[in-house]
Amino acid sequence: MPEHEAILSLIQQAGHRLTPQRVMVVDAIGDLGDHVTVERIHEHVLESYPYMDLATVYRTVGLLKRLHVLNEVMRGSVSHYELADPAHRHHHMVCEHCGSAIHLPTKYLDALQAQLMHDTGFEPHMEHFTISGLCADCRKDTGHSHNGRPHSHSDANGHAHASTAQ
Amino acid sequence: MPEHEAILSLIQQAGHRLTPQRVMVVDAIGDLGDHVTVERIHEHVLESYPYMDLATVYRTVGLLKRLHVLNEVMRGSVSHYELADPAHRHHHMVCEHCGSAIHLPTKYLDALQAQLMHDTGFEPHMEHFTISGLCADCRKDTGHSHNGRPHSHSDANGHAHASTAQ
DNA sequence: GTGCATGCAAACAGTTTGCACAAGT
DNA sequence: ACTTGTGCAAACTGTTTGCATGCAC
Repeated sequence: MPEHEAILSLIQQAGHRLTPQRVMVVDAIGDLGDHVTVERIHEHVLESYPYMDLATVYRTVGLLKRLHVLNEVMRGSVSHYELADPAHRHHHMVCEHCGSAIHLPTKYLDALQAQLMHDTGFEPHMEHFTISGLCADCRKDTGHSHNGRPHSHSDANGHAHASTAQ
Repeated sequence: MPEHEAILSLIQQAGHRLTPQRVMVVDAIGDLGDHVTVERIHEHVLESYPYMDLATVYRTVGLLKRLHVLNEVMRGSVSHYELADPAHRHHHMVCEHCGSAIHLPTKYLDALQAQLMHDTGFEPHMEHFTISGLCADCRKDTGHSHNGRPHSHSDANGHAHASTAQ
């Protein structure tokens, strides 16, 4: 799905320049899939273009964020990014042990969001948020204690999408 | 409520030493109330004991976290801490504009927590999490857009995270 | 040609760590 | 006394910024 094209022209339409670096960052995000860090994008681009600067990746990611092309998902102290594709909205659960990220269908939080807004007047921005805890596997390993050592099933760079369809 | 005493003896019972610095940190957290940062604790203690070191505060806060006396509440890239008083469990909503934190009764998330655990096997640790968004006041000001400038009602020292990088 | 974007290096904030000395037990 | 905790400074990580050159428009 070449929504890359759409992103690239969006950059221009917003009055920004279409530089090779920006194209490479957009490509890298497409290649790497969800939950990318700036560092991973940088490494990936370096393979084909050894002069890519980290600061440029930060600036480009910042631009894409402002254009609402990327969502920033804070995981601990590191920002992760993903395409803000409105067709595949979801939330995240991240295992504190193995670090795997599980996608959560929006249905789980839609009601809460509406209720909060109604009861408190606070408008929650659920895109940016992550539930941390223990995934089923790590919970088994550790006997629901807070100790033990991390697994790495689908971690590393794989994804552990929740089976529940949206 | 001098649960200070309880905390102090807990430190000892856990085999750690009861130093003046540790007492001062515990006191400071009691004085300052919820959502304290390490920096604020440090400043506060400095007023009465000018030799207090930031690193010592970090180490003490780390200890208290390990003893489950404190909860760490990540707000953006800065850790905030609060007493892990089981009698007053709650969640947080933080306004992206004015930085004010709103406490949310656990009832809003209890059902969700149980449902998630049942459906996905994932055990959510809700203590650590924060819903970000716009508070009612800032929403009025900004006409539910994502722009406009921060208020500062309840914000202690006005951290408004402008993050405007070109 | 004009001005935004890049590369590089340095600055930055928050947090952690190595080490010698001080102090709680 | 023995060992943990402290103070100080330096390292570290993730991120941002100032500045001169370079390139998209």
